[in-house]
Amino acid sequence: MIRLSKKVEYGLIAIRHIATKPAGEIVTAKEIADTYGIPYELLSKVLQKLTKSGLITSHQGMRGGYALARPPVEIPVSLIISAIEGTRQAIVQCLSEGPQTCNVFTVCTIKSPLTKVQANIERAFSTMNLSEIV
Amino acid sequence: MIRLSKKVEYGLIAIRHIATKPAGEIVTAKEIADTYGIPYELLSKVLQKLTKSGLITSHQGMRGGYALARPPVEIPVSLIISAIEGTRQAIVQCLSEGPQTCNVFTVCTIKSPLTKVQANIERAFSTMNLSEIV
DNA sequence: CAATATACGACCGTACTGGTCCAATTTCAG
DNA sequence: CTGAAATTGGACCAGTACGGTCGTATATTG
Ligand code: SF4
Ligand code: SF4
Repeated sequence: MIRLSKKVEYGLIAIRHIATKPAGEIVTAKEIADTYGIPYELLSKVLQKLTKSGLITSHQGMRGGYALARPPVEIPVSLIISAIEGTRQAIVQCLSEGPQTCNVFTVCTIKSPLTKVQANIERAFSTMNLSEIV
Repeated sequence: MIRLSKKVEYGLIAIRHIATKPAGEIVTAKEIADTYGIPYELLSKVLQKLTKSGLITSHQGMRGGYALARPPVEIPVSLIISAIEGTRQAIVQCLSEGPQTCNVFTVCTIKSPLTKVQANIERAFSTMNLSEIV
């Protein structure tokens, strides 16, 4: 029902790993993949998404890799999730793809309570930052 | 990422619909399907699951249908969800299918914080009962 | 130049999802 | 008793999301 994707989990593990290093230290995707036994190619994609959304910085070429773009306290888990996840960021369709996409919307009687649940979950993820999970 | 299945939504809509009727009144699957424009056959499956888990009672034959098995206050949303959803009831694999099913488990550094999040969500769903969404 | 690293897009098999179809069975109304 | 109305249960199907892989381009550094 309500499951984080593996990509998000890998992203969390990876960015946490980077956060444990001294600030500014560059760590390579291969190192993370080897440390946790997660597929290198898949992890790369995830790290690229995190880079695109500005949570980490990337450095190409030899001696390259990734580093945090900001201090861990300024990186809420919610940002990590939304950076990796495409659509499907909400508990129900109408809240992420828009009301028009659900053809039951006008008569739906549960969207209002579910919206509150959604707000609850969002708050949980946005108040939890990276420094709390290292 | 974190999305309720349509079956769960239909189940919530349906059981809420039943709950709005006078206690003990029998309502047919067709009526619910027509009212909300959700596919009849799919809704039937959902209602059957709810019946199997004892949340509603079914009555076969002509003038048959479904009715609540207990007062709305005694039906937490969490039960509705777990009745309909098979596996995948947790935010991460290791919490629903067991630790062995994830081959990163032993080195995973995020399972502990995520377990707390899971507990949070579970509490949200189990403290919300049917009477609160009618 | 060569080695090492990210960047990016295409691709693939499996599983889940939402939905449909069909046959069986129970129950009641006439 | 018969037939309509309803649940029950299974098989089935198309679309898509998911986890993962591959190949190639590009940048950086020694
Ligand atoms: S409108 Fe109701 S059924 Fe449609 S997506 Fe929102 S909550 Fe789900
Ligand atoms: S062990 Fe870590 S990676 Fe594996 S399912 Fe649990 S949280 Fe996700």
